[in-house]
Amino acid sequence: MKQPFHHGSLKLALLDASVVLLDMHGPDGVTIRAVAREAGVSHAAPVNHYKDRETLLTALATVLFKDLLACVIKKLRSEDLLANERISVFATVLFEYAMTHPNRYRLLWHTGLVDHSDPELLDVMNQFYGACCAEISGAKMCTNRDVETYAIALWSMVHGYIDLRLTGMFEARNDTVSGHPRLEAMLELFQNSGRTKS
Amino acid sequence: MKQPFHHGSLKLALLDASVVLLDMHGPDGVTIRAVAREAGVSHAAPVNHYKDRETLLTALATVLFKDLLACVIKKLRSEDLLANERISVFATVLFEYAMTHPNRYRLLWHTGLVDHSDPELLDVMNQFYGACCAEISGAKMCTNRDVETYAIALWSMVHGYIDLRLTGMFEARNDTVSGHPRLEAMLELFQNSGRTKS
DNA sequence: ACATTTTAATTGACGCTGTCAATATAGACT
DNA sequence: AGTCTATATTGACAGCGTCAATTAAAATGT
Repeated sequence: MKQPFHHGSLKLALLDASVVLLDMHGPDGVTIRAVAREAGVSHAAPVNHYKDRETLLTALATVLFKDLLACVIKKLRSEDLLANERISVFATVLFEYAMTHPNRYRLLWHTGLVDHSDPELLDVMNQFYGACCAEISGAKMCTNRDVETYAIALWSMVHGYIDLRLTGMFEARNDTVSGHPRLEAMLELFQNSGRTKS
Repeated sequence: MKQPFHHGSLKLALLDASVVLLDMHGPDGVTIRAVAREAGVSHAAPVNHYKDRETLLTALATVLFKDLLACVIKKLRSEDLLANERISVFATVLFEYAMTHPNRYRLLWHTGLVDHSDPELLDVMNQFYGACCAEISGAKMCTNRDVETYAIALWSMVHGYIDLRLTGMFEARNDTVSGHPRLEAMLELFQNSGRTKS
């Protein structure tokens, strides 16, 4: 038994097709029927693997979130960094991912299309939050009982900036190939907030 | 001439109907046909006033954004506040608006449904940004050339936190009827970032 | 090996949507 | 009155999500 059925492993092929459509046409372009066409199967074939559109897009978001988290972890491991640099890397990887794949980032937070109460997705998001807390904690910029506040503030700031940028505010004139001056200035501001505890 | 036509002023009635549907069923529930039904007209009547769905929802978002801005301005005028308190009020009004009317807040930033390059909407958003900058500037927490960075950081943090909350992260256990401890802690953190310039 | 059961894919249908074209009607203007 | 414009209605079309009925392939049991 090499191929379980006609197509082989349609479940994975549907996710691949979804990413292609997502990048090309945005979240709204990832319809069940379009995904089926892209994968070369009939319009109702996907229902065997994902019971409705929300389920498909939630699975897709879960995969993308895992990729992004892996991306962050890999980058943090590959370089020898100071604690405050690690926070910058965390933010920068997120930001560059969003600018490189705007539609993928949009899907991750699309409440109308993705079910954010899905256990598997929730698990990845909590791992992400955990990683964020670990970096804040490692930077020793606040007391232990403030770690969550600082972590939420950092994530909120980065996510909020990305979201505002993706809607067209604060146009790209801020950015260059070698860096993101605005983001870096904001990160410096964030770091400063931890230096006044006396 | 009291009523220009059958219905009177359908253009406004459509916006009213849209808000009702938005609050009840979210952005996806605001379809042209549902709005027409809610307003008691035929399914193609709206096309005379809004040429397509995106145009209708962009007009709706513009109205809601104006309301929110008016809300902020009114609150800032009605009370006698210190500069740093004004920043908190700015953030808190935004936050409470989003928690009271989550679907309205979601629509404001829904890139798939709203055209954020629309001149009228862009104008309101720029006024909003201007108001944010004015408060940062008034608080004298940074040099003039850093005002934009601080304003963007503040708006990003508040917007990001709202957005994360609306997707279900950081559940409401943080909030009480009298306050929003987490938000307040984050605002204090933000204020601290301005106190290290020596 | 053959028959049976389970899994996976197809086809066709339904009601919903956005949008357009054709039509009808109310009001304003001359 | 008659004409013109703005506004609303009706009907059609394709695309969508979803379901039911059907067919086909693969796994299983004997």
